[in-house]
Amino acid sequence: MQTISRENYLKAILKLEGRADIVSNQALADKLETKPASVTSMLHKLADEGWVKHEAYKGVQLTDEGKGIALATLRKHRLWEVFLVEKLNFGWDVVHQWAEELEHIGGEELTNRLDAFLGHPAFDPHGDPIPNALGKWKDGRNLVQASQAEPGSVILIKGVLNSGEEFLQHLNTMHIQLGLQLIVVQRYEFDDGLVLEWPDGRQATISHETAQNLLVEMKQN
Amino acid sequence: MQTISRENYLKAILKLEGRADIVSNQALADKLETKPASVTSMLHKLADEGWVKHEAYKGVQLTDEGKGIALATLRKHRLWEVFLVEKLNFGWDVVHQWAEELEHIGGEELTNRLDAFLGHPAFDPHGDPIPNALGKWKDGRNLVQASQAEPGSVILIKGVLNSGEEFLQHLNTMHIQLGLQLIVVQRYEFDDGLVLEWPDGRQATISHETAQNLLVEMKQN
DNA sequence: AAATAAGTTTAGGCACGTCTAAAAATATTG
DNA sequence: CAATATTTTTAGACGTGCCTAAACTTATTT
Repeated sequence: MQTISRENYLKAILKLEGRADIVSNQALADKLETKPASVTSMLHKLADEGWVKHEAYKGVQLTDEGKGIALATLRKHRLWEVFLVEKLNFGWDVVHQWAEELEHIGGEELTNRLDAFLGHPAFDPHGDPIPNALGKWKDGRNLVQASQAEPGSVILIKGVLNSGEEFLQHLNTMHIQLGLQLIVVQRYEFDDGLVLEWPDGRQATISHETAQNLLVEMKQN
Repeated sequence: MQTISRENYLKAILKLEGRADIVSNQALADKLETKPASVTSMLHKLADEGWVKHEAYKGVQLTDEGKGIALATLRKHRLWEVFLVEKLNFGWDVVHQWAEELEHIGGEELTNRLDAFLGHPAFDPHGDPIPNALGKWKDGRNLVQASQAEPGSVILIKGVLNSGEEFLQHLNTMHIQLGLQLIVVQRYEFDDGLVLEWPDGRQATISHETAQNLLVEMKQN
């Protein structure tokens, strides 16, 4: 039975599989803002459905079928985010929660029509790639964290590692948005803060933590 | 607590209040495809929230607050139907179920943006009026059931009284759609079937039941 | 008005997804 | 390697919304 909660678990497992080898119960509980006991309980159900492989005390893994559901959900989430930003003119900082609800609606047919309506976008408003109808995407970009950029280099903002409202609003405050090209002027040794220069010549400093959450393309300089 | 189920109950009560003086438990159970016992249980909860007035064995009535929630839900439902038909090019016969899910998402802000994006439509794809942000609508149309049209009159299709998939698909088969203008050629006394003439001169007969579910504007002839 | 029919409510259960507290297993540390 | 800490699991409970069966109220017949 494909419920909202189960889709959310599968999506969370998918994302966590990307980072760590094994997906721990704790990590899932954190990501889903629930308790480890609830996670265990749900993992049993997901395993019964054949969507995950779960060995007690050993961690979880998506099956092919589970991964398919997770990718379909992720696809819907990101397409709806594009809709909310491109068509309803919402800011990239506020669309996540609504997409979190919209992603559970309808099936392939609705999703494919939405995709076509939006012009088959490859990336969502946060720079995350959108899986196609088969769950695949090709990300030809070679992105690194802005924190790795050396003084003198030119960086092109392409994505974020944190789509939380607070972080995105901080970027708004700093006048940082996708597509923006910046020059790395200096790095402070003390705290790894980065001094950046905007196209208009203005300069400002971003913290190491902010820089770590910014995905950029390096332009040779 | 405003849950999906509760919004559905309020919406159902709103619709039933339009037709009958008192809204019976049974009618609600039928409309919501549930059992009378479940209805009783839910009505207690809705009464606790202050959204309905409910006297045991006497029927239900929406409070102002309950009506507001019901109208907001109806508004969202109809706006999403417009979106699905106008923007995603779905047929009017398939959009109801998706709108049933979409109507529970987001709040006023999202709804108002959607409304603006769609150009503040006054009617949904089935000809039903869409409440504005204040829950009001003005329907200057004076619609009657097609079954009341006399031979010789000209009718303009403006709405349906049944938005079910089967009925709408039957209309598709008969090439009947909103905005179409037809001439009532004849009424069969035996079963009240109506012979209609299409703009291209073709004629066909619709049953009394079909005619009863068609809302039309009478063009003087 | 009494008997029957129809509609409504209560009582008791169930599935889902969550929780807390306690037990069990695995990791880490001295 | 034994003791402690951490993580995971089980056990038992709760709220939501649904169900069936039985009791109760109101409406309709005769």
